[in-house]
Amino acid sequence: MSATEPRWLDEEQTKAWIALSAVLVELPTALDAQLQRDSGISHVDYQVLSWLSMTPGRAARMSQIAEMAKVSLSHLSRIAARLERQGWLRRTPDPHDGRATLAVLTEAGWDKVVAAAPGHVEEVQRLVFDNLTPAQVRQLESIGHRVLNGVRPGFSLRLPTASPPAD
Amino acid sequence: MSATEPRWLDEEQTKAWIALSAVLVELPTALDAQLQRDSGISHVDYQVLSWLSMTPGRAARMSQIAEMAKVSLSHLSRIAARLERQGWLRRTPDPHDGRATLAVLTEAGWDKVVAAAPGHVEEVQRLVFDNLTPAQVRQLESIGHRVLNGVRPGFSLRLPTASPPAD
DNA sequence: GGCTTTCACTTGCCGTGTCAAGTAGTCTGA
DNA sequence: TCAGACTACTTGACACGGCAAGTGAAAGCC
Repeated sequence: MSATEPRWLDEEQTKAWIALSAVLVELPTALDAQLQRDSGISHVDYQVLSWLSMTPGRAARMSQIAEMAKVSLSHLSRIAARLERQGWLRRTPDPHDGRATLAVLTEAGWDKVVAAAPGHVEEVQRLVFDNLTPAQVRQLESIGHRVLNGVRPGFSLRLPTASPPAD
Repeated sequence: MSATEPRWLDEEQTKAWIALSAVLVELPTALDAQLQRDSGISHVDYQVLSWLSMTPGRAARMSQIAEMAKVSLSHLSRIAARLERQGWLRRTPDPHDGRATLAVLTEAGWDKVVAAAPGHVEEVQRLVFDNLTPAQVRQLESIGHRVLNGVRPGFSLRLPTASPPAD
């Protein structure tokens, strides 16, 4: 917003930025592609199913799911409609609050996550961690947190998308 | 693909993965939001204009632009139609090859990039580099390259989106 | 020179996501 | 106790991007 000369990136920053930009494009694409190919499911859909599978009772309110998956409530409503159509999820009004609706993972939904999870984690390992040293993994975490702090000063991290379905 | 126990993430990996996942979601969103807010333009659109502004003659073939911006040709066709509607770009058949069409940045398009660039770089600095030490910038570059190598073994990096428009 | 193939886009159709408006249930204060 | 505000979604209209089919120009082939 200042009227002075913009702070252009220096050479080191430029190289890092090019690499980061490419990762920002390629990694989500690749992850999406694996899930689509091996399980016929999008990454967002997987995330919702996966998170629900790790939740006590395998159920949660729509707004709670939307927050953890970082999607708008209206978006989640469409996602839930899709998952419901596939038989992986059921929506019922919350008995404790008539305004809220609970999304419940069905047995078929549970099976879907259990089937999809190993392939997904394997892909994460292959694309990311197999190429990094243990030191770099720690560096990545630190860098990630610092960037997040820049993006969202009061940030809260959501659950991983590549954890084993807990029972 | 193996029938054995999947390689679940260990604790360090999990922490790094959570941070990385969050960056993958939040950073593009934030960058898009800044451009939309301050210049009323999407990130892809900006990327195309920006890259064109750094190109000799401020013109290029559609397929060339599509490759650098990592978008499909059909997608670029829509983007170009949008930019043309705004008067920032003009499409003309390539005199050397009747099949190809050249996208040329107009004067208004050039002005648009020049106006948008400083704010965009400033946002990149603020969100990313202001939070990193010089050592972390170098680590980020190295990590980025290694991950890219996992995602796309024969990877080629495109130009930065946050460089000064060259004349 | 004609015929087929390939290339460089463009376009129609469709699924996904966004924004704004709508609906229904719950709370709050006078 | 009931009008108004608020909460928790849902839905309609629309923009965007993907895929496959279409179009027109160049290249190869004989």
